[in-house]
Amino acid sequence: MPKRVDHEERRAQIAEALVRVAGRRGLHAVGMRDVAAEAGVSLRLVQYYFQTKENLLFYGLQHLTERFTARVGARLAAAGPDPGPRATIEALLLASLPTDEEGRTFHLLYSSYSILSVTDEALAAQPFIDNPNAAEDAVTGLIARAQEAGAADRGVDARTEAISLLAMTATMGTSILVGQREPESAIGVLRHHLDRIFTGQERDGGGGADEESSGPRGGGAGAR
Amino acid sequence: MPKRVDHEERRAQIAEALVRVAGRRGLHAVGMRDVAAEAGVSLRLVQYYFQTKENLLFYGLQHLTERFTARVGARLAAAGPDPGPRATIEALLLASLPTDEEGRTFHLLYSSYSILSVTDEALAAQPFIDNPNAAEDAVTGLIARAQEAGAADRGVDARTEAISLLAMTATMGTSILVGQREPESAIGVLRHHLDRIFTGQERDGGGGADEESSGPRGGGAGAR
DNA sequence: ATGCATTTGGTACGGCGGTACCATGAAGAG
DNA sequence: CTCTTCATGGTACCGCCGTACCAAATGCAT
Repeated sequence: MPKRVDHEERRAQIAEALVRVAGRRGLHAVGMRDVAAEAGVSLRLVQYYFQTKENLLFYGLQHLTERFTARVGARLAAAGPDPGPRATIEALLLASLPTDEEGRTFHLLYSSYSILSVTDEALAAQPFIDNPNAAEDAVTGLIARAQEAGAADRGVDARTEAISLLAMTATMGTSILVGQREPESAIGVLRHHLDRIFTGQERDGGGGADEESSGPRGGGAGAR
Repeated sequence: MPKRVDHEERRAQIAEALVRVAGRRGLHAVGMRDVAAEAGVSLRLVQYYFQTKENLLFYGLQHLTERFTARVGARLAAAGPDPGPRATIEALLLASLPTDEEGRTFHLLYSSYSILSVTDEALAAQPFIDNPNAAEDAVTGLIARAQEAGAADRGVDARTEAISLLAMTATMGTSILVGQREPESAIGVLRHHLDRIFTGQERDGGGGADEESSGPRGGGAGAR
């Protein structure tokens, strides 16, 4: 036989190509031939490893999730060892914003898959629907822990705030994507709410990050 | 000539069909033949009134906007004559949630168009991008007015809260669409934030708002 | 009535996209 | 060495979709 190949690795490579081309031209516009060309393989190969386009899309979503998880992990690691609840939440939220090319792709494709799943029950049945729930639970737990430690306002409802933070992040991400809002504006809004939820007492030593209290609408009245 | 027909009316009828079928099968899956069948006309007719599919989609978006505006207006009217800022905002937000079939269609299609506009510059150039900005300005103004009247906490930044409310509404709408969240949950979160922003009192609060109330903050004066 | 512009219908064409089929090269097993 | 099995390539088929073309019915002006 020819050089025995690791199928999983091959699939990942092709899925990567799918993510790239879909991030550029949009998920709706991507075809199997595009993916094959982007991956530098023949159309037949894509068929060989994923029998159908549906399978390819499923795998692409799963791959996307893994990559995003890694992205959040990297941001967390960059926030130092054992970051507090606030830093953890902030890392998660900021990693979800399309502030760089990778984030742009993530947000665009996640949103695309979400919208598709509304009218495509095969996609809706995919277990990626649990992901938002997991994030919500995680943030809720982090806020609750901070409350118990006295680092967060005990007067707020942890789950409500978790839902709110994640929801705001998602929509503002789309706003950034369509060019309606600047990333700094979105970050400002999120930090504002984090400041509201978390009382000042917490680590987050001299990172030297600039802080602005509330500066929505980054550029101001500009263009258009 | 054959019975002189009102082109605008015809276009609206066909656009209505587009909205219906797209609301069912998804915007990505709709074809000109589907629209024609749904409208009960021939494919040629759709071509006649909209030369290209692109035109049809543009018109469909515009039509959608008009219908949504009417929906909000109806909700406002149902809220009684001269509703206060909070009732106005609440009507706008709740009208945006997919709590009924009409709302479901609105939210699904708006989201679809938004995502499409990220990778389709022809759509992005369409003036529907101004709509979110208009809503943001409107809500900001309403909050600021309430603040001046003493009906809203002067300690919050009007624009930041407006952005937050609208952003939360949009994402939670999608969550409802995919079956992840119940409408009551979304409404509860929104009401929670409205309660936070709007004090129970109206103008000339005797006891005044408790907690920090920094200096007077003019209407929507953004820092920065 | 004649004619002409408007409205509508049916259908064909070109292209593209997903899937299926056939073929071939490359190793490991015997 | 041969045979089998995996991996890969090329290509053809079928269907759908947007668009274009041909043609007919219709009603107002002359």
